[in-house]
Amino acid sequence: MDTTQRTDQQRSADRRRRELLEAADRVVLRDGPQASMNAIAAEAGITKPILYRHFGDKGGLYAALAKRHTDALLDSLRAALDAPADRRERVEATLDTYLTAIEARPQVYRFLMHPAEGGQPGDQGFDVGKHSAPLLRRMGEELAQVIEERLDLGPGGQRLARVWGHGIVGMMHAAGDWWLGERPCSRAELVRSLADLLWGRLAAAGDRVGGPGF
Amino acid sequence: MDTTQRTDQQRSADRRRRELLEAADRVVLRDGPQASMNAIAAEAGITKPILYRHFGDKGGLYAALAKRHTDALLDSLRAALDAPADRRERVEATLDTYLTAIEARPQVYRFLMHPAEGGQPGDQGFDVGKHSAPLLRRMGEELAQVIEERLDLGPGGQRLARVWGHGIVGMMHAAGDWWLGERPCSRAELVRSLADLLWGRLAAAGDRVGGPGF
DNA sequence: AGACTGGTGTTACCGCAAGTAACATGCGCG
DNA sequence: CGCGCATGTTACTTGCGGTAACACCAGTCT
Repeated sequence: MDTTQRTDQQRSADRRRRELLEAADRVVLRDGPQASMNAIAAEAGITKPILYRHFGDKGGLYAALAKRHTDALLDSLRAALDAPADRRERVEATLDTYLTAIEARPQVYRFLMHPAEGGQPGDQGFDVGKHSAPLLRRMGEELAQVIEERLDLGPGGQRLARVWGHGIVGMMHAAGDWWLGERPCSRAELVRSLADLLWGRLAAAGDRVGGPGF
Repeated sequence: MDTTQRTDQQRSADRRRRELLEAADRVVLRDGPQASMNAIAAEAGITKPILYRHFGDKGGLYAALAKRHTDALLDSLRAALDAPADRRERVEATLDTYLTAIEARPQVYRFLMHPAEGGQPGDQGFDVGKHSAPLLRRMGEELAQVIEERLDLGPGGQRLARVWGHGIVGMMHAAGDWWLGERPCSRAELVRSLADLLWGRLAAAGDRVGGPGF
């Protein structure tokens, strides 16, 4: 009966939601992760309660916002990971894609990685550990799946793939974070160094003169 | 002249400071990173302004608190890294030390890794990127130094060592964070899997049947 | 002794941000 | 027309970081 009506309303609601998210995006891009709800509402040309009606609370808005960027980044990474090239080249392309992304929009990156969620609603502490860095977790799981699908790791390969997925993502993240702050070398060199690490150069390196090696 | 006096005062101030830090420690251990200054002051049996006199602001308190734990953890890691054993054993021991530490006190770990600092003093945004996760940075630099000291990496070895230091620390961190949340395997297995990754098993693994490998 | 200094402690307040009523308004529909 | 119903508002509460302003209690200097 009211199917069309409901659809219309829902459509308009979705449109509003998207507009609000874009406004929030602009504010986050400008102010970083500590953007206030008031600022976002003002940027959207409305007032706070509307935001709360759409997203529940600040965490909801942040989650919706993060999902957009996370999905976009994951798409890029998937593309690099699936390109027709040999393993090493694909690993390097994926690393480069990630680093290029965080380099292009550090504010967004900061928002995704360090949401700085306080959580002072009365007595309820935040769900520690679950909500911390969803992007890292998703990337880790995704990479784990690719590894497990494509590589023959023998018995226990599934668990191994998950460990590696999260480990590699963490390596990429930490190195990228540090690199973004200090810029100690070019992006290409960073990519090559990390790939070398993954390719076992740590184990292959010789000891230095004068003592047992690391 | 007033050397002894100043010393006395300083000593008592230091004692107070330590007491306050211990109280803060207890609160953080109980409430996680979002512990409030009021709660910490109450736990210490005093009121807020004293905390501010001692530590300046919340960031100061957090920094002092983080330094304690960071130093302690780094000492453990250094010990594991310097043990008399071959390279692989030492890497595994270091990984295991880290994982044991975060397993023993996850609240402290959360506090160190995700301080959740907002920074709303007026117009000034937070120093993004510099203050984010000092522990990770310090661990990365430290490991880089060890690598550079002990391994012969040829030309450009210093930059390579720094990249690897931060990358390995990030790998350890992300894998540990994920493992702490999901407990997908034993600690020993995680350690072995990560060491395998560093030892180049990713590059050495064979492709799976039916397509080009990862 | 009495004024001075300096650290310890307090209460009471400001500013700000999250989140929430409670009230207003425009629109389709019987 | 009145009835829902979503959209929007103002005005408020709560809680936190941070800061005066004032009170107390030691030693010190003259």
